[in-house]
Amino acid sequence: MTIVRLGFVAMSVNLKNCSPSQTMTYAQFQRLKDREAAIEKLGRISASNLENCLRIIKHNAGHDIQFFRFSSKLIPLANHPEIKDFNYLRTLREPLHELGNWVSKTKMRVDFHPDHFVLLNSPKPEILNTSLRTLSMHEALLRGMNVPHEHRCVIHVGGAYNDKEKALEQFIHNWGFVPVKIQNMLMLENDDTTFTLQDTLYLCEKLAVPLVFDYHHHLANHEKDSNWSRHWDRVAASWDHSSLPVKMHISSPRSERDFNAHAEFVDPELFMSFLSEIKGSVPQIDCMIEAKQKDDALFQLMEQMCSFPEVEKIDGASFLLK
DNA sequence: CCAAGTCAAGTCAGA
DNA sequence: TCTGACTTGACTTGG
Repeated sequence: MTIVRLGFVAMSVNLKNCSPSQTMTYAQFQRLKDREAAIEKLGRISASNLENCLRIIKHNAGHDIQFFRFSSKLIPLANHPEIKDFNYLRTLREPLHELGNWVSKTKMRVDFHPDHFVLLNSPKPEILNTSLRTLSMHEALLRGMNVPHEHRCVIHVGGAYNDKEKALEQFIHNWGFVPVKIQNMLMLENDDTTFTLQDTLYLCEKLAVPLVFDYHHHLANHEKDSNWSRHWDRVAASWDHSSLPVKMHISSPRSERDFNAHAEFVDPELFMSFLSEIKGSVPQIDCMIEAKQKDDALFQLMEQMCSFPEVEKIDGASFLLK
């Protein structure tokens, strides 16, 4: 028996005027003559993003959805090197607290997935530093919400830099410069062009980091004759020391031609074929749906899953695999 | 009012 | 060595 929970990413297509990712570019910021007013505006946009994020959390709770990925754009320009005087943690103390209270009250599993510019394996110190700044911002937001930081932030391995083996070793080298708190916050995901499941497992086992298996990425990028299920026990084992259930990503190719892009919805057959292979191997698995139609893709999959005989609905977006 | 263009970041393929 | 595609949603600008 395995419990399966579904989650979705960042925003709801059902809630109107509810973007958690409103923004201000640095170019816009600079155009404002009054710096103090510009920083106040950053605060107002951030507060509105957090308020909208809270609306989404409540919407989730109302639909028994217990898994959600925060937008990484909650705080515009949060780690811009020229705007160090924007003390967003202090400015947003209250709304962060409230958001965190609701997360804890609704027992929502929340995490982050910073964009692909966070590159811990970069050979350039300045890019590593920028990446660490971005990760610190994510850690600070979790702290502001009183959400335990452990295993709340998933990233990719990074660039290949013309030599994949060397790039993997560079990751291990750079890991030594990553503060322990940030190390503990991270999970690693196999990607769709460079680092396969096996590459990522190598790092996860070496560095004791949980692996987030992306099934779609695996289909797009794997070794010859690679059968993911042969490695599944290792994936599950990477979560042995986590207080959180195993996490994975699911999405479907947009088309054969545009294989790596995410489709509007998730193909239930593809998803179920995955689930039947891992059934019983772990007590619980949380599946993050990465589809263009966000929560609507989740709602559709929820409906479709009920038609499979081995699936029993617990409530909302939680199921039992028999 | 809608469509097209811009913004941010780093990598990588191709010129 | 440089340029543009890649990706994403929000936002601005042009018609």
